[in-house]
Amino acid sequence: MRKQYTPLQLPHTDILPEIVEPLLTWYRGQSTLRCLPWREEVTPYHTWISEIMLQQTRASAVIPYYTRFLEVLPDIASLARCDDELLMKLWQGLGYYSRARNLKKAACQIVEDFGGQMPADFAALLALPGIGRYTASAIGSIAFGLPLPAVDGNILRVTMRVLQCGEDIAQLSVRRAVEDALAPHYPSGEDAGALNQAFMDLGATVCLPHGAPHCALCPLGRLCLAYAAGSAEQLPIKVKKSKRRIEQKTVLVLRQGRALALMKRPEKGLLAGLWELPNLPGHLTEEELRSWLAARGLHALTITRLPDVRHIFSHVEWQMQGWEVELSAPEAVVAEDDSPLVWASPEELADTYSIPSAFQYFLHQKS
DNA sequence: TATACGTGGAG
DNA sequence: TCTCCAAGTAT
Repeated sequence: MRKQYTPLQLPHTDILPEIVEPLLTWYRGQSTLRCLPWREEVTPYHTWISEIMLQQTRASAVIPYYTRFLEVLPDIASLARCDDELLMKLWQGLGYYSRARNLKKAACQIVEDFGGQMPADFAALLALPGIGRYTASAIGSIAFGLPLPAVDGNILRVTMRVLQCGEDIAQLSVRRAVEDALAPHYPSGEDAGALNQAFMDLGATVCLPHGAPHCALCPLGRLCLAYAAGSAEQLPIKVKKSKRRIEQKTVLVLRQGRALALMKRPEKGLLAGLWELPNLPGHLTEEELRSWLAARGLHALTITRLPDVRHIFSHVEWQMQGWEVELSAPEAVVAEDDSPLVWASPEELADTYSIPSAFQYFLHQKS
C-alpha cells in the first residue's frame, strides 16, 4: 500500500551539515563586502524593520527608507503611536503598503501584550501581523540567536543548486522541506543569524539567479552537486505565474491655481488608502472629458493632453491617458464615485500626501 | 493551492 | 520592449 500524500523529500540532504562551516567562514571573511545600515546596530526593532522592508525588495532600494524611518520612528513605542498619514509617507514609493500598516498593528500588539519588547520566540513572532515564517526566523536568529533557518529566495536557490534538486521553488511545500532539512544543522547564538545572512549574501553576490552564478568564487563549490554536474545555471526551477490583466484609465491633473485635486483610494485592495489623481476607467475622448467636467459644474480654462503612461504592477498593467485641466474657480467638487476631491498645495503634495509611483509620471511632468 | 499585493533594476 | 525577479505575507 502506498501513502497518498508523501511528504516532499529533498535529495542528497546528507550534504547539508557540511555546508555550515564553509558558509560561516566565508561570511566572516566577507565582513567589509556588504556594509548595510541594519548590520551596524543590531536590535530586535532594527532587525524587524529591515526584514519587513527587505521583503521582495532589493537592499539598495531599502537603505534610504530604512535610515529615514528610524530617524522619525526610532523605537517600537513611537511606531505604535505614530500618525497613519506620516507612516504611509515614510513608505511612499517602497511598495507593498500593507507592510507598513501591519508594522504599526504589530507594534501596538507588542506594546499591549509584551510590554513593548519584541518577543524572543518563534511562535509569538509568527503571530504578529506581517510576520511570516521567513521573517519570524530572520528576527529570531539575527536578534535573538535562535537556531531557525530563514528560508527566502536566496536560501532556496543555494539549496536547490547544492542538492541539484529540480523541485518547483514556487511551491510552499518545497520551502517547508528546505526548512525541515536545514533546521537540525542550525547553530544557536551569534552563528544562527550569521548563517542566515551568509546564505543571503552568497545568494546576492555569488550564487546569482538568471543563470549567472559565480561558481569559481563559491565557498560551496567543492560540495555543490549542480556545479559538479554543470547544471547550476538551470536551477532552481520556478514555474511561471499567469499573465497580468490590462486596465485602461484616464487620469486627470486638475488644477485650480496652485492647488491640485487628489482622491483617497479605498481602504482595501491595490494601493489601499493611498492618495491618487482623479481617474476614470477607459480612455475618454476630449468630448467625453468635457461633458464629464460639465456634468460636475467644472469650467475648464484649458485642457491639455499629456503623454501616455504605462505602469506595470506584478499582476495588473495600467494603460493611462492623462489630461491636464486648468479650472476657473474653486468649487466643492464630487468625483464620479462620490469620493470628495481634496485640493493640495505643492507643499502638501510633497510633505503630507502619500502618492504611489504609478501617478508620479503625471506629477513630475512640466506643463 | 492560487492569487493579490509595488517597485525598480538587470539582462 | 519584455521577462524575470529581490531578505514574503495574507487570504
